[in-house]
Amino acid sequence: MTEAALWLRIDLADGRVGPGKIALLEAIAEAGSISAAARSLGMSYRRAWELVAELNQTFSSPVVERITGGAGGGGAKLTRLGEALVLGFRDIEAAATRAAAAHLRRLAKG
Amino acid sequence: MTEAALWLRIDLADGRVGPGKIALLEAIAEAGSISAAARSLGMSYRRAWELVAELNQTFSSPVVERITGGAGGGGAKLTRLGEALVLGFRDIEAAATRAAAAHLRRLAKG
DNA sequence: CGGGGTTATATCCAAATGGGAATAACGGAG
DNA sequence: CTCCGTTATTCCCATTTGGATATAACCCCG
Repeated sequence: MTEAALWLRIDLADGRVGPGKIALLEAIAEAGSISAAARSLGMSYRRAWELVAELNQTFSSPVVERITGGAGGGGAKLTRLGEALVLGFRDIEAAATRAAAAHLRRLAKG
Repeated sequence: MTEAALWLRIDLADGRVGPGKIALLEAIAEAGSISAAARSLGMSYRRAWELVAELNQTFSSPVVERITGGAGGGGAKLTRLGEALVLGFRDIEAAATRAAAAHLRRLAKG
């Protein structure tokens, strides 16, 4: 109880974005493919692919660009919107956590 | 997309508290029983009862006090800790939302 | 033109989720 | 002592969720 953390997700018009999808986006950015990102997160490719599909349909334009076939078989990377989403989410998370810190401590003591 | 809302839950040592459980607590406070609260939320009694059980085990002391049998068959009401939890959560929610508002708008535009 | 690793997609299935219903226990009120 | 509506608890079962697996399609490269 000493440590209480904030867990937040953002409610868009259609779709929600939370820590899970953001972590997946970050993993994709680092790994360069959906499948490698899924492996690194211990997640099935199927699940990761579904999450990416959801994400891409949540926004007016895709957040992940997929390339099928080619050099290394293909890959995936974040669009500029995708990168902005990750940064924006982390910003919001930080601001919210900072603002709630004092309240959280009070709650944890109660 | 024009409006993005924050959806947050608090991660305690064992258990999470989010909008659902808080709404249930508020409904219990107003209705005076778990079953009436469940009905008012369109939730099964079984589910409501489980959520209350989870909540009571999440904290060092109960947040809901149950009375079985008696006057109107029994009932339930929030303990002082329960009331503090509801108020605290709403405080945190408000503070986090306020702090994130500007960031949210920026994200929604992107 | 075949190899390789990825995206894309369908299928099967086990586990988790949660509703619905049934039942017991409870205890103040009449 | 009976009635009543609630808490408490247990089944059964439909739905959802998501892993595992299998394939196809893709396309650059050697």
